[in-house]
Amino acid sequence: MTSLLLYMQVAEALAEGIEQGLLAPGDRLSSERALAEEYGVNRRTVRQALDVLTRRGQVERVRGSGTFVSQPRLERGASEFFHFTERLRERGYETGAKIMALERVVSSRKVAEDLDLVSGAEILRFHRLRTINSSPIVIETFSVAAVLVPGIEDHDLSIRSFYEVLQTEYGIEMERSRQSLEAVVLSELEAQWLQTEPGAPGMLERRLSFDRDGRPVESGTDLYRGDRVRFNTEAATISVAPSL
Amino acid sequence: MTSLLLYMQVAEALAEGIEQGLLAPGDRLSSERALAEEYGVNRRTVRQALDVLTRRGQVERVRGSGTFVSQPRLERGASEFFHFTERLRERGYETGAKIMALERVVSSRKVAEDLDLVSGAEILRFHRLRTINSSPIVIETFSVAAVLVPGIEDHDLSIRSFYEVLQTEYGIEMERSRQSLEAVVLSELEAQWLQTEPGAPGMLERRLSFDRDGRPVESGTDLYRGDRVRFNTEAATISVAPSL
DNA sequence: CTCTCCTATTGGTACAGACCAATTATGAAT
DNA sequence: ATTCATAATTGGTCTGTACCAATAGGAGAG
Repeated sequence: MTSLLLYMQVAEALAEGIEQGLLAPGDRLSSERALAEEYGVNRRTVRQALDVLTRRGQVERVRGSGTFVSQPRLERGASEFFHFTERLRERGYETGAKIMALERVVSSRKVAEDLDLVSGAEILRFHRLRTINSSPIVIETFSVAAVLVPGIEDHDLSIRSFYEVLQTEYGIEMERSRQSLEAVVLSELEAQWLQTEPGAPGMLERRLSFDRDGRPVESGTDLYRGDRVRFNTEAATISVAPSL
Repeated sequence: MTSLLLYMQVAEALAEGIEQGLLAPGDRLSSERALAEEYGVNRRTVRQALDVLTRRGQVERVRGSGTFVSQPRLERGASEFFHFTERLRERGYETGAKIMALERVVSSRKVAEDLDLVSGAEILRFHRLRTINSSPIVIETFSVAAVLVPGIEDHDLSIRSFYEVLQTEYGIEMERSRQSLEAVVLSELEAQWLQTEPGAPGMLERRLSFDRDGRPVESGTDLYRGDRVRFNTEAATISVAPSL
């Protein structure tokens, strides 16, 4: 059904071109000014149409360069938590990681609660940016009590898994993780790190991870570009009961 | 860190007012025109700020009425698939459902493949809108081969669970479901049904459900207002291996 | 007290211009 | 062929106006 709204008509016309393969991933669209002329509408109207496509993850805009058709989404099992980047590497993607920040802070009440720490305990919090084929895809944050990991700064967490370091260097074997997943919009700084725009969609996964003894050891988040990743899960039912 | 962008400054100022409790869920913000005057900026700039807050799920705009602080998000286990609305009812929410459409169509290649049907098989596809406290929250779509469910139109699926009907009326006991989860933006029609705006964030869950014999029986989607629902999951690890 | 109609207010669409910031292309000099 | 500076092109921000569509409020009539 054709929209009555001009900007949606433009958006759908462009989307159709992409979906029909007239434009392939990586191709550049005509400029905003050219599209405005081509469709006989205002540049603002074109920008609004492109806003929609951008949020759908169908196109990406680069200031000074242009608007490009997006690469297909990556897929991640919702519980495929510890080995996501390995799986991608196995599939031929080039993965990278960069430690953006390392903070040593006094734990907030929330984190102390989560990690079963005394109030005021010292926390190490890492921020790591992961890339796929040189494109930033996820900002990882992980926090751990400093007393558990003396000297961890000396290990290169841009090339080693945090959990592997916990295991081999500190004898801490992670076993379970509890997560939540929600759609969010990226802040300005997050958007900058992920090379997208403020307000772009993100998928925020919060997690609390436990070792073999059931002790909470790590609290953290993964913030994905929402237009780049799709999550999968498989659930088993126990019984079917009336729901309404 | 304060943004340099005017519209982000306005957005953050408003967000702070909400987060500090100066405005409670359900409260109405000043009008766009009043905010423009108050902050000394253009109305367009205020609208851009409110765009950000709307996509974050912090506010909701109603044409002709105003802009309101949103209610807190509902939470749903990622695998809490069959009993979500029951859980909400148990927690005191008033839930509702409305059949928006029932289509009898020839199956597409994709659906035929998914459901293990011969090409051209007849499919029944239901569209149901679920509400929480009278607010639309999710658009459910479920498809099933017509031959499996003769006369199903006579059952009121706005008050009965689809799976319960399958079980009690047709002896089909659902047991497993495979799902994917992704951030999307709502189309115009979807936004209309969910009483939000085109381009608003959505969480799209696609699923394929199997009966006890492992036969695919139902294919469908749940499209949530992305600003209203957070998903939870808990995953168990098997081993920790180097990831990079 | 209720209903209807009209006006005002609200958010939404579309247009238009000016300017900024980032990137790319081009031409000249070496 | 390379490098550097400048101009052009690109998307992004901010302003402003006009009008549309939906809702709310108020006044008057019954």
